[in-house]
Amino acid sequence: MVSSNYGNVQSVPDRDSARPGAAVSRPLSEIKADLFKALAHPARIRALEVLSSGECSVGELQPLVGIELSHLSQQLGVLRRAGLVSSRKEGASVLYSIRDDDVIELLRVAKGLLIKSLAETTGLLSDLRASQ
Amino acid sequence: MVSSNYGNVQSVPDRDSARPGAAVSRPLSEIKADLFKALAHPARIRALEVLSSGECSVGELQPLVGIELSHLSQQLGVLRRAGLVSSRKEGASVLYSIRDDDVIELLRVAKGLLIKSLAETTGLLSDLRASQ
DNA sequence: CCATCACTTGATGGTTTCGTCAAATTATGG
DNA sequence: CCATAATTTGACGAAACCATCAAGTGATGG
Repeated sequence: MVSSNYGNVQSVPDRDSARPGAAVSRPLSEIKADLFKALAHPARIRALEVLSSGECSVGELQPLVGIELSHLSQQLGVLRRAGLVSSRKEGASVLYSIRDDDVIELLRVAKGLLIKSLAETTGLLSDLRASQ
Repeated sequence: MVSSNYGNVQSVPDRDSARPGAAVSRPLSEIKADLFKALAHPARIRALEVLSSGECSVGELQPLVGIELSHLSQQLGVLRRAGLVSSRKEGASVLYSIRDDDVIELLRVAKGLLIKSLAETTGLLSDLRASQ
């Protein structure tokens, strides 16, 4: 890529420009895209869904999310850098939690959209109601 | 990767498994992730934002989204395959439109989350208060 | 027909993300 | 201290994604 300067504003050379709240002058569309990018992985979605019912350590998360531990840690890092979760230490373990309930709301809206969409294209409303 | 079978359900060998409504037995977390993946690009976000104020041809979209035409066409393809937009032909041109208003709602919630997040991390609550 | 406009598709390097493994870090218990 | 448990970090090949260019398709007008 030579120079795809997304948006109108010229950007200051700034590090850490993936965190929301980092760069001030970055096109909003790019910041939004980064948010969605952070959500664009099944394991991260599952982690958030587990966390949406409360704080949880990495070790507790692991069997529920179903990926290897170090991989999980990395994915949690992605979520943390994106500002979606925060972590605190308690003894030897690290507890993760959702940072803002709007994240849960976002997942809820997404699910609604998906369910509507699935219902339209295939005819399996019943399946959806049955599964969750 | 040898066999990361995301989720619990074993999947039937099915083509077209990226479209919502395509595969029946695919873990919901993966389907959600695909939705977010489709949103995870600034140009696609901008395209959706333009389209949220009404149907639009590729040619009209191009200057507003600000990427090369063939690239735009490809990105619109991504949105279409994800079920977020639909397209119809009118004469020589192709008109795209948002498929479901929930998509707009999703963007709205995302924006709210981001604004809150930006306000927290950088200290510009004052800015926000100042601007109205 | 043929040229042209409006897109789409295909091919192709460059970059980013994924998933695995090994090694490093930071408490806790004996 | 030393062992062990709980996470994180680093390195690396494989896969996916991005952005550009060239070529292809399909309707419209002359």
